[in-house]
Amino acid sequence: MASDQERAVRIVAVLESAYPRAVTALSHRGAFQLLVAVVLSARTTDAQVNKVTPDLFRLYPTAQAMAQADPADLEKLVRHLGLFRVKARHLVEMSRELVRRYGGEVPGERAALESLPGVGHKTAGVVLGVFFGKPTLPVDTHVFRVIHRLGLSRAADPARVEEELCRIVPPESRMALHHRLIDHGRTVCLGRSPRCGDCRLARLCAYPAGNREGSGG
DNA sequence: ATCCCGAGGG
DNA sequence: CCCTCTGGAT
Repeated sequence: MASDQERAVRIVAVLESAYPRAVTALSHRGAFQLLVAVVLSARTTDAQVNKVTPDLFRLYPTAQAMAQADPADLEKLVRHLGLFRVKARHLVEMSRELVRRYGGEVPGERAALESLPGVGHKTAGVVLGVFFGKPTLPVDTHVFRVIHRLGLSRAADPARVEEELCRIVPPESRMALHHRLIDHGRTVCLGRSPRCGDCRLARLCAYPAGNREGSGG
């Protein structure tokens, strides 16, 4: 029988071909701009974020610049993203902290990142993984749901799921997998009515009707 | 209508 | 632990 590791390898491979450009969407910038982009991405899509970042980074390319911004001006730029008021405030406060405590540089340690206004576990994890090469596998609702359906973890605590996944998935695959699981969760492995018929992971999944044991599980 | 690629606050 | 903040996508 296939081990969890072997199953994970198969799943990663299928996801790679299904979502070829998963990680690169946010990775082509410096640490500060990446951090800002990830903060902005809450409750939205990369496409929406990518619409505003050119203007945003032209006006505020660095922490120093953004630290002096009027939050009201930032709000106008991120108007079309959800939570825009909160984000604008967080971005300015975050930048001020960056300047005040880290010389305007983005720290590469989890505790320091998470101490920043607006930066929590998920944001810190992505920055750590994409920019600093300390790959984690942040578990949000999508990742949680997909992983559970795939049967790669049964843990109820997301932190526990993350722990188990990191044991199974090699560091160099984690961030890509993170992003691809999210893409997959949003487009195919939907929460309410998953489109198992369109799912390329159906063969490897414990969830779809075709693979279900029915009784005697 | 529903849900959400989160984090802060009570 | 539960609520709130938000618009956009589905």
